[in-house]
Amino acid sequence: MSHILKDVIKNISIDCVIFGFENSEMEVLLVKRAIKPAKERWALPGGFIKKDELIEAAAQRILKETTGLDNIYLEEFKIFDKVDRYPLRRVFTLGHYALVKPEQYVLSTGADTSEAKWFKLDELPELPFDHLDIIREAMEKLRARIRYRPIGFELLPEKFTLPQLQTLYEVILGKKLDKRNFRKKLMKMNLVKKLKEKDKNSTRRPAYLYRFDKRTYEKLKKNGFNFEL
Amino acid sequence: MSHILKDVIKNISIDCVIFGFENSEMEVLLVKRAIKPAKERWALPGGFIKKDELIEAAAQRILKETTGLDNIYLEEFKIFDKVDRYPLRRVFTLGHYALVKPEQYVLSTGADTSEAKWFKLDELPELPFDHLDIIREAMEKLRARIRYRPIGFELLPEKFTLPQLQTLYEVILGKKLDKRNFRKKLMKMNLVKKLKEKDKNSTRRPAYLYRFDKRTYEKLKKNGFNFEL
DNA sequence: CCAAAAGTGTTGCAACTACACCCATGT
DNA sequence: ACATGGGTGTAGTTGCAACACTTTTGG
Repeated sequence: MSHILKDVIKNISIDCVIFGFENSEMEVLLVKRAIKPAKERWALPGGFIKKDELIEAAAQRILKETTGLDNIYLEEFKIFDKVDRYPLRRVFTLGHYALVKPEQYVLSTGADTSEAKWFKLDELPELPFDHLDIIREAMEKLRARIRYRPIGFELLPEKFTLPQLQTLYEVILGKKLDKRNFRKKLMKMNLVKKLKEKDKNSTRRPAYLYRFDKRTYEKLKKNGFNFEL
Repeated sequence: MSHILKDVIKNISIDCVIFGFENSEMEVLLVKRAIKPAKERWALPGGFIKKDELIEAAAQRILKETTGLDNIYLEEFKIFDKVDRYPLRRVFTLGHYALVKPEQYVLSTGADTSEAKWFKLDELPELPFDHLDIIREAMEKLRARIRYRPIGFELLPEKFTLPQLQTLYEVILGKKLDKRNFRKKLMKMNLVKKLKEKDKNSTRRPAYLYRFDKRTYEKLKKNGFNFEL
């Protein structure tokens, strides 16, 4: 949020829910606000749209300015319209979400933020405004989306194991999946390629590493599939 | 759109795409604008949100004020953000759509409109702003939605024949469906109940009349189903 | 009796679910 | 050697797609 409110539209803001996945847990990226209102509190990265800016561009700019994350694909998922959600005046906010690999980005801050940090989903601090609602709804959307679009590319390291991928699905869907059926379905769509290497870090029997097949991934992302589980 | 711009938020508007289904064709409800810009031209029913009004309430109010349609369930489907879509200033618009039975409503007009009229989808007049885009995208959403939520209740008369219902699906999906498979699937979900009466109006062999099972309908609407065809 | 649309079943194939044991490794 | 999580196959069931003929009515 630029603290110069000239040249922005004051009644519409953007908020970003950035999901990461680390140590089998979902994380969300928050920033410590350096400006009023809710100064010094942890909140979602957000800000206002410039008068001649498209929403998509604004979202990217704001995310970069507040957290340092650059060129992330953000998906708009809902407009939040509670009359008193923002204390100073009526502000609608466009909820966006994205998926990233936390270890792949260096966080930084801008004029409006003093810190950016990953929080585990179940260890969130108290959030101002309706930011908790926004996170909850983003999670809902993610859950719905995972059924018909592939995700994982954005959340897992380049090389990953099938147990890792399955855990990701289980965390997002909030339920256990059958190992064999999960693999069968996955294999049928040629989404992943098995590598010769095995995972060194494991403490027990090492799992084979896999890599997403970029072609198939992009195709499925466009056309969708049916991944009921 | 109230022509008094006090007490409304000037940067966000609402536009409504109201679909009807008559004589095996999809129709859209348009209004003739009585105010600038685009005065005297046919356009989507639309207007601005009041400062202390929720989006949903505003959409209903605006639709009523401009067309007379009251208490219609409107679904928000997309925000349109092109920088120059509105000539006077930057205005985002929230696209909404709804399904109604044309014969069930009496159209009227308000301060901002001089006429309201149904147009066949393939006989639309030239539309101002990005209203044609909005209609196209609404149709897209409708097509996507029909796969996992029941529709028909809102578009067909209380008693209808299965050929009618199938035609509705074919028009929305833009393709022919297999009669037997369509019926089989429909029957499996207990969505419709067969009546003893037959359709009198037909010129050839009369079809049985059916009625939606309201309970099942509401349940399926909430929980969704899978109606790939 | 003819034209036109309504109505009705079956079969093969593909996909989904449920389920239990052996294997590779580190300690 | 054992504990831990990784890896693999089958059988029964269900859902889906493809497909053609008979029935009812109005003219």
